[in-house]
Amino acid sequence: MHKFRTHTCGELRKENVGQTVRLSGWVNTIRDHGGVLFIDLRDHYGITQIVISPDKAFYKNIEHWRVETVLCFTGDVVARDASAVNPKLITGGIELVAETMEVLGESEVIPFQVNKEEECSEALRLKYRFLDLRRKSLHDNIVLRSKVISRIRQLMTEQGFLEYQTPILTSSSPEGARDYLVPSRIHPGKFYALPQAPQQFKQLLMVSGFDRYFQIAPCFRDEDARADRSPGEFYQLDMELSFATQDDVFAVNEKLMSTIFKEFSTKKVDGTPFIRIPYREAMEKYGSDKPDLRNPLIMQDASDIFRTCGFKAFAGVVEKGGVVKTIAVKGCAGQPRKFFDDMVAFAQSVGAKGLGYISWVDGEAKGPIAKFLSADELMKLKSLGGAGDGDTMFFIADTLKGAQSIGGAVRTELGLRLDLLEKDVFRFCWIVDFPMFELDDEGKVAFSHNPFSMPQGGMDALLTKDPLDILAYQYDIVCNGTELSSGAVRNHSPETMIKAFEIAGYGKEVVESKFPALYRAFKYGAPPHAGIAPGVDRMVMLLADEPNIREVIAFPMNQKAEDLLMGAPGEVELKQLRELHIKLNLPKKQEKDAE
RNA sequence: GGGGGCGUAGCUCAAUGGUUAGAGUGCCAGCCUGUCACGCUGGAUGUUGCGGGUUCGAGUCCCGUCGCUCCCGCCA
Repeated sequence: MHKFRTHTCGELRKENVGQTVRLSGWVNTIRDHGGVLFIDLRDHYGITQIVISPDKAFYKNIEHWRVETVLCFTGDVVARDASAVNPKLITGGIELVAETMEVLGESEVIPFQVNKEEECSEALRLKYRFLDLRRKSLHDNIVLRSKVISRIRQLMTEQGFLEYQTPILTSSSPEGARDYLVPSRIHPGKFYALPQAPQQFKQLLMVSGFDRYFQIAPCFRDEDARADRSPGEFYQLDMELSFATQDDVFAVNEKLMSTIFKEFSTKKVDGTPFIRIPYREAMEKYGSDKPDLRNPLIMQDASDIFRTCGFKAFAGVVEKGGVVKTIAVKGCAGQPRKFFDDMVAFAQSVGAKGLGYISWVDGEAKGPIAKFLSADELMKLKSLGGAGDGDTMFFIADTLKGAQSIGGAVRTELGLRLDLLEKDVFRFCWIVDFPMFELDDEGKVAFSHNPFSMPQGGMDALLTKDPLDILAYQYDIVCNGTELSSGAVRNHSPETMIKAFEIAGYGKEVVESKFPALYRAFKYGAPPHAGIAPGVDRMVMLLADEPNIREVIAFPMNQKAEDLLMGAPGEVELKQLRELHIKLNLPKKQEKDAE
């Protein structure tokens, strides 16, 4: 007989009755009836009830019968009486009558309960992550993640992709997020950087002739956390295709996303191809480049109606080049006054000076700004928003950028508060035609996204068009308001690359010095190529229906990028620092603390 | 770096500025042969995050600070 087990705790059935078996696992629950002791023994696979008679010799081998102690039982499988069958357990038709027991790993009293999903502070959960990971929901999430990744590899391979590894210790990249740096022992004063993404390597693989690349790639960015952004590291399904157009990338990813989301969820999934929304349209209609299409509300432009109206606050904004955006909401007029006050307060909290609204009740326009508008203006608004009795239109007057961002936030908030979001569905869309350049804070032309993207129209567009009018073959895939991925058709021509950088204010020497590998490679025969990199953690988060990305990561860091289980980041020996030629120059406050 | 929320027993939470800070759960002891979140009886929990202040009196009000979290900035 195997030293630890002949079966798992999720395996035994009626057919096994009469067999002598051995099970090992954690004590999930204990029910002590004096004359008989029931233990639910749990492992990765399930739960099996163990029946223990106190007159057995092993009964005294353990001082405390505690949950989460690891035990090994040997005994006979017995059928339960019909009245004692537990339909909640897959093994509920049988039980194991223990003859012998071995204690494999005793547990102290645990800081929070494993066998129930009671909430507890995340700091405690992270410190005892190994206990948290035993709990069903988190355990299931990690299993789901494994299965999703496995299926992704299969689907990618089926579509002709090969998986390649790229370096973890590489050079710092000049664009993008802050890098994690690793000091070099051999080269005093020099540093490696952990890759923010294998971007340049995957492009180099295309230049190397590998045609279709993918990798479940760790990415490291030293940026602050969000609910959907784990600090430190995260995983991308990184992919790149040679001799491919934007449509080729879309086809691969639509197949992938629809398959994965259908297979690992019971929710409805959009059919392919997914709808495509130009960036400018997304900003106009949804006020966001990652719109949640489950939300039926859209923004419209009412600037022309307010331009000459009697409501000076709005007319003034339009006069100065601003806009008035409106969101029409069906059946909202019946909401109590507090609802509207709360919405105004919300709009102000996201930077609005105010939030106007008009409700139509019994054919009459009501609300704080209605009295400033003529019958004709009201009629035009009503027709614009398709509003009728019982409906409300909200108005935001601001600069174009301001109105879009505030309107986007108001749209989302209205959707949530009024429970307007379509249920049990994954709504996908592509956001396409991102601008190649935009004005930065100082009013200078800068790359708006990836400097390696191919401008639509190529060199010709760079030479002849206003930079701010040039679009890029740059795209995002968005699901339920979550940005899953960003990608682009790459600029693989050294001349076009130099021209693009020139427009952004960088000379040829910048391209040569900052991106030496790509620049050199592109001079020796580069294939046109395109790619994308969906976030694996976010995909699993959506599939697991979790609001927080840490619920799908086995060992996440907290918001301050600390690993409370391992104690990272931590101090190191002075000797290590000396070897790395590093002298600490700590902030004053910390020096005091150290003394 | 900034803003919001939270911080009371191991855990989840309660407690008009007013008696000895409670409940559930967990823990400890006892009882119980069919439970499956077993049940019953009893018991121990505490620097109310920390430091000041106001007050006759502070878990409660004020100031500061620390911790966690959500958001803004940031995330090619």
